[in-house]
Amino acid sequence: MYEDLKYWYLRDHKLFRTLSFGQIKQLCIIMGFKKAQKGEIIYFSASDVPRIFLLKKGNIKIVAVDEDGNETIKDIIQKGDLFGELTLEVDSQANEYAKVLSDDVAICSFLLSDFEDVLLKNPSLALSYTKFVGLKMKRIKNSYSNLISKDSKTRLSLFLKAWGETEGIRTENKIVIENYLTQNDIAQIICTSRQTATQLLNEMVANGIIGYNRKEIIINDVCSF
Amino acid sequence: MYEDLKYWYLRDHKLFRTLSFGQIKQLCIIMGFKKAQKGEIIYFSASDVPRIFLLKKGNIKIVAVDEDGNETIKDIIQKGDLFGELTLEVDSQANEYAKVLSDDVAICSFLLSDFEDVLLKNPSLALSYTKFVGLKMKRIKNSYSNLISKDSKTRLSLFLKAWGETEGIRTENKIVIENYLTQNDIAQIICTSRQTATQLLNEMVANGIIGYNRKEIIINDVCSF
DNA sequence: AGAGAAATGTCAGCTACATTGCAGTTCCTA
DNA sequence: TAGGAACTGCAATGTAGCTGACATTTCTCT
Repeated sequence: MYEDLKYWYLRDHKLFRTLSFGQIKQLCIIMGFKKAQKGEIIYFSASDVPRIFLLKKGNIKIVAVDEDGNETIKDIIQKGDLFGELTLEVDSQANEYAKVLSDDVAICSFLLSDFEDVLLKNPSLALSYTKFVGLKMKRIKNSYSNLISKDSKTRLSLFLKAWGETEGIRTENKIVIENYLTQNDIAQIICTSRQTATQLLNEMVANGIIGYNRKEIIINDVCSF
Repeated sequence: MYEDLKYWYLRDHKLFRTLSFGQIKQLCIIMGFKKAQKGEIIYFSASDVPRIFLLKKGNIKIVAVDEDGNETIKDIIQKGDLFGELTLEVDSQANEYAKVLSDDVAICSFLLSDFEDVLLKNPSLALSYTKFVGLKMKRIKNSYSNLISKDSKTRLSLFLKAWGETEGIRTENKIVIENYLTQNDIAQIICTSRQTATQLLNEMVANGIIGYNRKEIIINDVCSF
């Protein structure tokens, strides 16, 4: 792939916008590229060398497998998000992989060690990156406290609202979301059983709050949400 | 207070160990100092200028108040821990304060803006700091997944185990922990009601797994824990 | 087109835990 | 050293949401 294209892939990301042309060049040299199809599984933890990934196109979910073999969704990664060893520290215990949700995805990556070098040479990038990790932490803390204090119905509403804000397309008073998640996925994200999620979704449809099918979710009244 | 003493307060912390004498000097100049007694409340979010704090002595809990006035424990800070605007970003919504748990505490602090300057001049510190924030994030993620998958009994066990490991004094096959938390505090930390926590603790005492009173908690059999 | 695999819908029964309410203890402080 | 506040202990009752079992619909792949 052309250096120029790589350049723009990084340049797009707000994290790297502070960098000069030369600095981005440096990152580009160490950047890898990959495409994958729906359903494909990308192993990244403990697989080979630690990397940081940038999702250029599509959606993936990060799934963790515990000792009993149960799968839990850790994160949903959208276009433009970073994932992988974001903490700059490998943890050997974490048994995680990424599964492609959308039809096809494009992923860039660089080695953790290379990225560290760049950070050392660019203190302002290092600072932005720290804030970026901090932001991630705040998001996690937030969903954590939702989990404690809100019931499953509220959690579903909050999730749909957040999803609509990041990815939904707004028309008039409605938000249309491309639905690449199954009800089981949604259930795992809001930490409830599949059955409960199904029930709550149907309830919301019956109440006219949302429209739902396998392709898209429509939030009807944005204001009341 | 003497510059020398300040120097050692920072020098003790592993985060700052990579810094040269001169660099630590720089941080010392901007460092404030404070003492407080049991029960005292230290406001830090939204109070005045954003700061980062270092707890030198004692224990505090970070408490958040939501819109309904309910208090929830966000974190327990132990000697040597950092707290405050760790993400280097002020969030105005967060309504948090710190309450002193131990008899007395000593707290150092520096302004967020000053700390950013130091980070910009010391890329390797910036890198360590990012890893430090990342570690915090991992801990949060971990308790998050405990909350989902484990029942309250297991959560209590895990909490006591972790507490014993960080602060307990090991003698023979037992671990003695200085108990500065009420049952209500413990309940909030493991996200359950006070009654359930009481019940579980008494159950564990009855089974001989732990010894419990208001002053100390003793974990009897380290191995089986 | 048709079989098999996912995904979705529905229901009864159960369980862990919250809630409420009160009584007994320990601690603080005036 | 008494009296109130905070903490701890116990029991009865209520319920959100999980489990499991099954039917139905929709997708996917020869």
